[in-house]
Amino acid sequence: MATGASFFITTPIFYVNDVPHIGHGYTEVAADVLARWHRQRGDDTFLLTGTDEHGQKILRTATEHGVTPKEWADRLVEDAWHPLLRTLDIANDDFIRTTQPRHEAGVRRFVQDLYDKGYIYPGEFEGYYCVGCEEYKQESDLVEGTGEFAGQRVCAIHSKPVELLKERNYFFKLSEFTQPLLDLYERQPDFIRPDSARNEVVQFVRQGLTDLSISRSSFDWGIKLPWDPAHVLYVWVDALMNYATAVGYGDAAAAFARRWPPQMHLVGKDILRFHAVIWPALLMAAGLPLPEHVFGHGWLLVGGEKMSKSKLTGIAPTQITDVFGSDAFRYYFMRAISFGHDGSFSWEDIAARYEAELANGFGNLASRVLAMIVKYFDGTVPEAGDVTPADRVVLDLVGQAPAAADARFLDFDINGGTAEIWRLVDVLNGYITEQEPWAVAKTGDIARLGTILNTAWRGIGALAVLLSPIIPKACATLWSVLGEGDVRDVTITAADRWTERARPVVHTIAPLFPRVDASEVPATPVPRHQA
RNA sequence: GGCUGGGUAGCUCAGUUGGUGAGAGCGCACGACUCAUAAUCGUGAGGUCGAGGGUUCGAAUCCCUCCCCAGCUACCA
Repeated sequence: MATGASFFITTPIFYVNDVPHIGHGYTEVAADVLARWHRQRGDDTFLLTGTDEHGQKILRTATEHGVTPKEWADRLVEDAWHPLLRTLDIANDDFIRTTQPRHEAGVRRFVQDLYDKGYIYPGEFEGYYCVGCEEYKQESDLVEGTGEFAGQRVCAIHSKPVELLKERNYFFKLSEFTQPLLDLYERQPDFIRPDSARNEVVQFVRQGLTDLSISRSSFDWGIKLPWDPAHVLYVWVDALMNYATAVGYGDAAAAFARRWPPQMHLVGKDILRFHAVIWPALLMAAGLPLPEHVFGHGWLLVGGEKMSKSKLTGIAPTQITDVFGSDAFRYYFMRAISFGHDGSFSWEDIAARYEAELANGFGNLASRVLAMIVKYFDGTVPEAGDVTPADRVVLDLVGQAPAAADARFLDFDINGGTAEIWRLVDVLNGYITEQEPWAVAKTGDIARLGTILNTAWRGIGALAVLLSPIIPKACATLWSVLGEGDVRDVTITAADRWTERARPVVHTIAPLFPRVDASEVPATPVPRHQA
């Protein structure tokens, strides 16, 4: 495999200080499903994720814990972020850390290049600095002071006056890219997806961009500027560069040429601006090809509001996988949320879909088909005889589903593609109930019975292939009784021809999605202020 | 305040460029069946498509005004 077109997809790198929640998990799963789909259709696929480890906040928390920032990051990567990927069955091809030499070297080369080309210049950064917070504040972070500070602008957190400080910084000429970016959005309307995200960005850029301060000299936990080691690079520029350094920017020309540019940067809409404005501007300045798409997905809503730790609605991925398993996590968020829109999460909803769709729908379908082949044919898959119109409907759907789903996934329509495949689950359950193979068995019409079960068997095999990117564990289990080898090696766009790898004899298996006791399902948290 | 998106059956949501009596899943009621994880299949009840105007032969779908909800309003990520 891997002889087809390049499909390089990225997720944001995790800020190591964060605590993993289902929002991180959602992004990773979506990227992983798309990557697995492309990989299984033969594309030269590369899924990248990693961690963002520089910056003042990490330096500060590391110091508070009495360790070096690198030790702090090492600990979090091992304890939090690698486990997140394992928990959700993410098959990433690489995991880059911004503290790795390959990254730091590439970043230095990149900024030196921009400096040499005249896109970076020294300037004065002026801002309101809060001594308590030890950082600069935006106008919007300030409030009117009260009491002894009445009439002054004070920090919203410390309620003390801020100081107007000037710092000598290096700036990137972002302002020069206002028009080139608008041209880009115009020329390539699907550069930013979905349209709602694009509208946000276009409106923002139309107001005009100001140059971006890209260095700091007040702390040193970051990548030093090659021409002025007193400054470290602004963490966002540092972080964005991971997409390039991970695939060999400035170091491995052949590898870089193979992967670059990315087909898709998948990000949450909170960081869309960095990816759809600053990042393409940096790439334009460097003369590098731009990514094909930046996709801003929606929020996970709990109780009607963006999930939030401070409102006590934050949920850890393991809370869900401990109860329902990783496949259910993956399926639920891919199926229930219109990709690109915000989506509501509730325990009641995931429990209902788990039972109705995974357990009663797909899992039970596999059970009943295998059970009947075992019961009526001792497990030997029967040949199909004369095909009736009812059989034809099923067989046609099996034949059409791969292309129909493929079209959706190529358009990043994950929930649409999943729904397309799921039609087969529903049709097969209906087909079996209507054909009543158990009644046919009593009549002694073995030929007809064989045709029915052969048809159903073709269907569940196709499902094992098609659903593999979404629910890999269950599909691997099902495939182990149906076919030879690894299901991921069956070309997904030819899933209807899976029978070329079929095993002649099947056996029954434990339920793919065993029922979950309602008492194990937690109550959905309510946003704090609503409680 | 400005910007973006949303307000459609009890719940979660679809509804292409306006056109047969407004849809799906879940939930609920009734019925069929027994291969299967007490699973499956069928039928049915249920909606002033946020409010009010307007354009049109005809609008959930276009225009205007308003109400409500969420998010964003850049150098912490």
